[in-house]
Amino acid sequence: MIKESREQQLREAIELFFFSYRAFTHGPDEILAKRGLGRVHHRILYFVGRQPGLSVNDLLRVLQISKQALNPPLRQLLSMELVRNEQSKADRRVRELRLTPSGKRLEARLTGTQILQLENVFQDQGKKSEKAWKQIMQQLSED
Amino acid sequence: MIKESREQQLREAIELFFFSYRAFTHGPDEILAKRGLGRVHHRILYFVGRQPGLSVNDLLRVLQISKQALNPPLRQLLSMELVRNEQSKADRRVRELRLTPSGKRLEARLTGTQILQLENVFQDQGKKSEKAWKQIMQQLSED
DNA sequence: AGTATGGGTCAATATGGTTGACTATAAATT
DNA sequence: AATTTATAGTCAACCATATTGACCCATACT
Repeated sequence: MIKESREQQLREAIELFFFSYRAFTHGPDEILAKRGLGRVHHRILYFVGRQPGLSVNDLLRVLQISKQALNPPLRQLLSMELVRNEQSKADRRVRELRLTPSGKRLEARLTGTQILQLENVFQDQGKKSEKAWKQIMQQLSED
Repeated sequence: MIKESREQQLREAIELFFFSYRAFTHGPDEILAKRGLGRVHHRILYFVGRQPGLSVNDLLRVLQISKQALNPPLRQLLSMELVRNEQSKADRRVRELRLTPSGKRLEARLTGTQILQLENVFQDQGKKSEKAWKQIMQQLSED
């Protein structure tokens, strides 16, 4: 059992998680909305940028959505020439995804708002707090 | 400008935020899915439980969705008798929302998974880390 | 040759959100 | 007392995002 007073502290944390995540996604969401894109587009751009040459299957595993759900936004990014799609030499079934120069620019803009937010907070709260935050988030991710 | 190496550290943080939030909402989502409910239902139950007597307008402000989007899930919770809806004595236009006993039980189950996750992490990482995490999340929320 | 894998697409369906328009009721203002 | 504003609720049209199931094609593996 968890004590009443302790529960209140944990409920505070739940709310902070909710509100901070919303604030964290707000910047990119606004930029995306102007171009008729959504959060999935950002995620694609983000992970393709992070790991150039990523396969479609890899991307599906990271995003944990069905390939039918991935297909439309991915096709859109391909036709907008923000993402490139090349046959892998090693295994010609596999498509290696990469950002184009303009894809890189958009990704940088989108992720830039989040990088700024984090840089500000970590600067204010200090290196030790940053470490503590990351360790907590790391452990939560593993659940 | 942000240095290349610093940017990598911040991108790590972005990913941790993404993955941990997904892990954090996974528990309640599973329980909800079994009853044909969604994340909004949890949010309603959560905030009504947190602030009994909350008005519909208050709820809209917290959730930041349109009243048309709130209406269906709220009606569902009312008809399932998980939430009660009483005219306020002070201002009879206002409906005061409260959880019923079974609403409280469901809310406790849903939020319980998150409380456990947080309690485990905070226990492992210590009180100082918990404070640091909360301060960072607080500052992020204010953006 | 036969099976498994990676990728793509279609259809049907569900959910969750939007905006706009409108109603009913109650409170506040003039 | 009449008008305006505020709270709540509902209908309709629309759109985005997701699901599952059924297929297909090309390539690789056994």
